[in-house]
Amino acid sequence: MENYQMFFPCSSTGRQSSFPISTNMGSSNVFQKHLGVSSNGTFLGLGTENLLPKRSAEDVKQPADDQCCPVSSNGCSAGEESKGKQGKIKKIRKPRYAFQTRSQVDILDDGYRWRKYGQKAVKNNKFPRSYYRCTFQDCCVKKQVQRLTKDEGIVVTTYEGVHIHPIEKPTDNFEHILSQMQFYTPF
DNA sequence: CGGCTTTGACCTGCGC
DNA sequence: GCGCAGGTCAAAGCCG
Repeated sequence: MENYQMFFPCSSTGRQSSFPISTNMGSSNVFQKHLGVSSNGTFLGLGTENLLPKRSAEDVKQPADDQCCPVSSNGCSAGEESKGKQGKIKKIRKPRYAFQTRSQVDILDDGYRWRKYGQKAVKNNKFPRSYYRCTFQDCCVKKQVQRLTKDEGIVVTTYEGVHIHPIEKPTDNFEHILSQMQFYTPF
């Protein structure tokens, strides 16, 4: 896996970050909804991951407009419904957005409430990957948290889906970090 | 007691 | 077809 593209190559010294938000994120709104920056972490990077390419185009035909997030009325994509057990509904995965943050803690406080539902050991990584789901009713946004083997100080947070509700506990630090970030579109 | 974490089992997709 | 790895489920246990 790990086929998402990290637009921010990890740079612990980097003051400036590239940020292709205007095109690849679908909209800046998505960014605002998904940015996972902790109150005690340093934002290092962002990437997007479309898990679709590995499947045939016929399998998961999606209009370009839909690439942002095939969200149904309750915020969940159709693909989530099958749970992979019935096998009738083809799974359409939402695009993922990966963030790198330099942080001592794995759990990044991004203002939303998350419930851990799994943890897996990852190949070639001595740190396990943790799986979280948003606990808000009908909001099925997921995120994965993984620490890099190469640089133990870096935590990669991968978001999947769009929150259908406001942040539950906005943090001043979050706003502060946002205000200090610099963006530009490299394309 | 309710919500959360832990953890082993299970399912699915993919590469060989 | 088989094995591996990723992703999810769900029971059990923990904690406030």
